[in-house]
Amino acid sequence: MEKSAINVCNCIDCKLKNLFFFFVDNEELERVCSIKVENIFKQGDAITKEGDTIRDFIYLKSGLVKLTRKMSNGNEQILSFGKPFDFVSLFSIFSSTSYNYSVIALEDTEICILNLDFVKNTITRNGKFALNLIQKISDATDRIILDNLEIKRKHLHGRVAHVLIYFSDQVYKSKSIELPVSRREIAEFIGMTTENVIRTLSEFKKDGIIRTFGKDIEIVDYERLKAISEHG
Amino acid sequence: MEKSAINVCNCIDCKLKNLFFFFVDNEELERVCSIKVENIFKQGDAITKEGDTIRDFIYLKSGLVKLTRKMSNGNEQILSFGKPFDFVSLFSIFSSTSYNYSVIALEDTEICILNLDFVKNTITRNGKFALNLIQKISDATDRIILDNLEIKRKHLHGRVAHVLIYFSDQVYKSKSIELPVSRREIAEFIGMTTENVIRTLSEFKKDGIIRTFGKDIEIVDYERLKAISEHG
DNA sequence: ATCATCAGGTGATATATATCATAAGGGCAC
DNA sequence: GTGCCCTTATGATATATATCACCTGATGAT
Repeated sequence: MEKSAINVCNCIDCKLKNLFFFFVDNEELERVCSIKVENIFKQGDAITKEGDTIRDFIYLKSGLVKLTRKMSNGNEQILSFGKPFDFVSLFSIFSSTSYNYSVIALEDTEICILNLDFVKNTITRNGKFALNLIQKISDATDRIILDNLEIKRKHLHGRVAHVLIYFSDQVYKSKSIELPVSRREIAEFIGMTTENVIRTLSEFKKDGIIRTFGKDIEIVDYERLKAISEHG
Repeated sequence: MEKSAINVCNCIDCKLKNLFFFFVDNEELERVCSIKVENIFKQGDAITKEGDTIRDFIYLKSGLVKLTRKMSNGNEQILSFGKPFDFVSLFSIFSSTSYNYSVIALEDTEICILNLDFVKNTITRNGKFALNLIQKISDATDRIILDNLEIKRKHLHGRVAHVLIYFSDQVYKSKSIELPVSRREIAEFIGMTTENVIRTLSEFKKDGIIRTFGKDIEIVDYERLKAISEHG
């Protein structure tokens, strides 16, 4: 359970302090602490919605989210997944007035919210904070762009393998994972149809590369899956 | 011809001054001016190479570039095209030590180079400059990400139409354009084969949507091309 | 309990795209 | 000039992927 006592700044112990507020002195941190709002979203909840006015700077403390965008035909596209220490309030917030995408919790997700104007103000007052923030934004967007390029160059099988390896390596750091997404969501991310994602997983299973029990997936032959992801 | 007299700061008249150095006072601008290096690259020249150590902050004054990345099989992928007022030194420079991509001039291209450490230093000293820079980076990366998503959801014909409309609307602002890229480069950008790009252009021509003479392309039926880009 | 809805799953078939072959023309080295 | 490489171009065919149809089982509403 989180400590929620009034007048005690829990930011000091926050793991994310070092990420974003490394260059902020104690006085400033107190201000951050009094202004910040923490919030918990249940699986499936929308943290931000496409089209909403951007007022906040948001980052993940725990959980997992997807960034989605609605296409003109009503279908959804998933831009990327986000885990703690990734940014959530990414690109748009400093250049747009409304969100270009929605952020949806895939697991119960704990976030910390700061007023965007306050963050902008902090940037103008604290150059070290600004530089650090630029580096974090830069890193996060860079990974999204490169990841999408990787996916673009791969075929169906490679794309599905890529996603499995992402969740195994980057998110859960385990060969046995409980997929936080449906087959359909994988399809929305890699730009293929749900049926083909299902079929591919079935083939991986038949070939002894993975074991599946619904959303529970165990990667049996990691090297082979990796090879398929690289190109196969 | 550019004025190149010594001891005269030509940054004051630079159109890009308002973009990046709006919040920089005259004294600071003199420093920028004495440090900056201007350079012209001929069509086909590499401005930065994938793998090179990042030392500079670069932006376009005129011309056009492509951002490319080499795949493991030796083929190239094009991330995006860049024109003046777009950033060139994008994401990686603040978070990586070496470039994840190459920047190649597609036309004769004039750039302005600032030492990256100097820019970082300016960020820490000048918060307004920092905030403005964040907004510009944010805007540029946002457009790359959203553009790649757009392409991902489209089929071959829509993708080719998308590229034609991009060059017509965004770059040359004319229905008659001289394509700055080969059919192969279009293919590398949209993730399809060269043959299919050629075939698609031939079909557009046969259907009276465009007229082509090699790289010279005239968009005859803009509305139809737009519709194909949206989805057809 | 019944019905609707949705995720997972599989097969048959249609369609989109890649691959391979071939060719004409331009540019460039020698 | 000749030969070579590259771009544009087109056709035939192979392959990858989408679409459609259908099924199961779980869940949730009434």
